[in-house]
Amino acid sequence: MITRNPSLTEQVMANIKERIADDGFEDGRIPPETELANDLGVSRTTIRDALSRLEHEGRIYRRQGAGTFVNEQGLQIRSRLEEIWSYEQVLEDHGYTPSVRVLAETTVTPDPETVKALLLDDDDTVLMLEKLFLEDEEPVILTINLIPSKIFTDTDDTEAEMPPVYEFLERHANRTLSYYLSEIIPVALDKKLAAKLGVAPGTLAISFDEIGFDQNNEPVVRATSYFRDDLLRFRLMRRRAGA
Amino acid sequence: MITRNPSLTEQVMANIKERIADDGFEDGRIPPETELANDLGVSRTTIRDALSRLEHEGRIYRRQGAGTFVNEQGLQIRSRLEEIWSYEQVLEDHGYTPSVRVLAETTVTPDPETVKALLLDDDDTVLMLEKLFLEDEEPVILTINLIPSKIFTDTDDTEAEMPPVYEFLERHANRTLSYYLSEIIPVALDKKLAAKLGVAPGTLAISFDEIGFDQNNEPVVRATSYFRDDLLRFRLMRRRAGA
DNA sequence: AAGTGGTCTAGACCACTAT
DNA sequence: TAGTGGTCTAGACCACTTC
Repeated sequence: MITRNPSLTEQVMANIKERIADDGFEDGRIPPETELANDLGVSRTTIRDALSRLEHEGRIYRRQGAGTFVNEQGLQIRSRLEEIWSYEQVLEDHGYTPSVRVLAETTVTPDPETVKALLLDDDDTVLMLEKLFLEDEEPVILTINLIPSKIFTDTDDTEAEMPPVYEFLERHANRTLSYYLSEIIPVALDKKLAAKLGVAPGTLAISFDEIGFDQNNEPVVRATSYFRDDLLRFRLMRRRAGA
Repeated sequence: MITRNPSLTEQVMANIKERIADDGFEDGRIPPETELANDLGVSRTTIRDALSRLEHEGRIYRRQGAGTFVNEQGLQIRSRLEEIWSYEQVLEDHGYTPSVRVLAETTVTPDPETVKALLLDDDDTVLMLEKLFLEDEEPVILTINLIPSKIFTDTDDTEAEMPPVYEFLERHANRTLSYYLSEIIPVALDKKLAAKLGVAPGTLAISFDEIGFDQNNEPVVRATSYFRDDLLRFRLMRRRAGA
């Protein structure tokens, strides 16, 4: 039941992205907003919507009075940390062709911290989903997801392919993942984790501890993830707040 | 030469933020957009602008057809990683009253990586600015800034107080810092760094390696920063791209 | 002075939620 | 079915850059 004819704004974004990729703008200069509006047959407001979002994505920059330009610097970023939505996608952005291996899929009793984070009752259980993302048999990312058992709408959850968590939640719990609150933690991998990620114990890594919220702002998943620092570096764009 | 009468959108944002802080919305429900527009005497477009930005900041969330609500979860975040602009502010957000100590302020020959990052010529030098941010004599953040000597417009750069880098650049180089491209790296602090941060050698920390760009999208500063993981944790909000 | 992006308005219509 | 947020339009005026 996907209802999704792309909005005009999204079509404009796609159009401009293409022209950027094809190097279709002379000197990296993007035409004036009024010209784009005329050419594409939409209002200037719609054009500005699209440009604002492209600017926020780091693909262009604008200077009042001067013009709008392609941001060559921003194009360097492959995965913008704050816009990651699936690790498969992250690996693809890095030029990999990822595979996923499910290491565990069992129902367990949650630890106190998870109980608190997911607003569980004392006798609630959670589904633990441990997944390893690999590139050509080389482990890159390890994630452990904890999802309250009680939110599942079907009991038959055996799937041949394991989809990304947000898709899993839509299919089996009828929840739409809206955003994650994430904490970034530096760790030295212990024996077990190091073995799973195929590195020496004590290797440094970035770890995420995060909680995912659904469309009603209710916590639906707690995730812990570990990343091979030698294979995957996160980048982000820091801006002035409110800009 | 600050020209800054707050826009209507910003005034609306401030107004709603206040009412959120004062718990002035019953059941966390924010009035309909048309009502806000009437009450505040601005167009609905302006209201929507303000609400969009508040939503992006994680302070509210919206559900089509249902309404707009205060996001209690988002209020928990003290410093949103992607919106950090000065470390003084970060520490203040954490309830600290920070002080800054300048450890070094000298002109040096840059390493090859910095030359490349800042698009320097072979004989260019950079100003190295090493600063320590403390809370009550306890070191929390160490930053090393490298700024091309050639961009300074004045030679007299002795100041009693050391301002944040973006202010320093505005004053002495007439450049407006627009954004940083940052890379997040896990590190074990070596002897020297550990000593400066007042922890044991080998202590784990998050490190940023970043390049700051000005209003013309030219690189103007390279910064390396280290954070006491036991005193300061970075959080961020991850969303679906384009949302 | 001309041209660009930045802000704001007033209004139309659509998609979705609640009841 | 009424009410909410989501998208889009056409146009006005302002702030800034460029020449």
